[in-house]
Amino acid sequence: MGRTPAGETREKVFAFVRDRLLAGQPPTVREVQEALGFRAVRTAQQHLERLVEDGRLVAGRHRARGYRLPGSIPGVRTVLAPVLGRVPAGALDEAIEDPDGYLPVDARGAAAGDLFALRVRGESMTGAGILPGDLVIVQRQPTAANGDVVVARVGDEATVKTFRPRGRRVELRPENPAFEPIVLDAGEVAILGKVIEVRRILDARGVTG
Amino acid sequence: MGRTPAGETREKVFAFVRDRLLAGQPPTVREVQEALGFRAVRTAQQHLERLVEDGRLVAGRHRARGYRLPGSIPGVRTVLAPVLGRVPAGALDEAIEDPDGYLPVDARGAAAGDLFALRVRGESMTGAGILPGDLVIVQRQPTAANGDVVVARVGDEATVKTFRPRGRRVELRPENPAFEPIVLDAGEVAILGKVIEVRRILDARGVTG
DNA sequence: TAGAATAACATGCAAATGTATGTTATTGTG
DNA sequence: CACAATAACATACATTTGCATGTTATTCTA
Repeated sequence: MGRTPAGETREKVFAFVRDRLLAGQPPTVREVQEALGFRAVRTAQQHLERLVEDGRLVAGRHRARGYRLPGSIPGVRTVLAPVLGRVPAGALDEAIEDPDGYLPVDARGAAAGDLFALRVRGESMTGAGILPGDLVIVQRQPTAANGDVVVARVGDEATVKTFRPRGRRVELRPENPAFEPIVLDAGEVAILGKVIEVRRILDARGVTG
Repeated sequence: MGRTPAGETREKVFAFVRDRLLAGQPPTVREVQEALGFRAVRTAQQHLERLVEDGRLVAGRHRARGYRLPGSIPGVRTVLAPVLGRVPAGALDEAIEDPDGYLPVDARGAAAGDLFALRVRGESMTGAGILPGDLVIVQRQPTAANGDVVVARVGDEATVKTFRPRGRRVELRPENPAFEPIVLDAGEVAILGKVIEVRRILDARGVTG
């Protein structure tokens, strides 16, 4: 029975499990066994037990594919936010079902279904460092606070602007002097959500999907 | 046996499964049953079968927690990139051991250890939409191509600039007319990596307004 | 170097979980 | 209205999968 140096194999086990968990595909003990080339289930099992002891994994007892990353360690709870190609007139949920891809996002308390992403078109927000082609990650909510960058639907189109309430009316303000603010009755504007993050992918890696 | 209007329940089933999948926690058939309040496993099972028929879900046969969203998800390979508070004179690896936090990144072929993140200081890259406080995600590599945005170490300090080779010398060009390009001998500059993504976190999450 | 800890092996059992069989009531449609 | 489709129920069965028992060899350490 071969034996590798102390701790070396366990790192590989952890890396494998972590990658699978981050990809949303929790592995079984036997999948760990196979991936690492163990001939006994027990070996994989023991490594997993140790990782739990060390606090690097959390086990759900008797639960199929029950290993999790402990929320406390990196403080990161990753969810996949769907990238919407367009925002249709109807309900958002329809667009979410047929996304262009997904982005890993640190949810930080937001429910998985509450997040989506959009690709920015136009230069109306360049003053806020939001360029054409950038991806905005949006938390769905029907209202917003003064100064929030929001995604709003005006008529048939979704637009990214700064939200400024003006009494009974609403100002959607571009952050670019070349563009004019949009002022509408509150009833004419539907707030789809608040932009919580902006991303720009420089490399030719694009959006997974 | 109550019966709900056609298709109504199935939407709820789908929403539940989708949210669980996006959160990285695939549900079992019985978890779907319980969540929707069905008294029979078969009911949840049938809804899932229909969703697969409709192409809205993909099933892994006889696989525990085997339902997936079609297509895109398996392609996403998320890794956690450490956020480095500072870039020390020595090896990067030491700083990576003690990060300020982690960011979920779609690796897209990059090995997990090849990625790290840095918080941008200064306004030298605002012309490229990289603002102070932004996070840059960096792929470690010792060289770069003309025009790449790189993280380079000059003396004791790490800096984000556009990379311009100038024969035997190297120009590190800020994207802001208020700053002067840095031109150095190639030996005086160490390329730490290439910026593949820029992120800006706008808001404390989970709280409306 | 002896003893403890570690890594790995082989195998079996029980709980979790996907899947199938059969039935009843409601809804929608020609 | 008759009939097909749909939604839901009850239950049984087979596979997957977590977990346990017992053993051997290698590495680490006092």
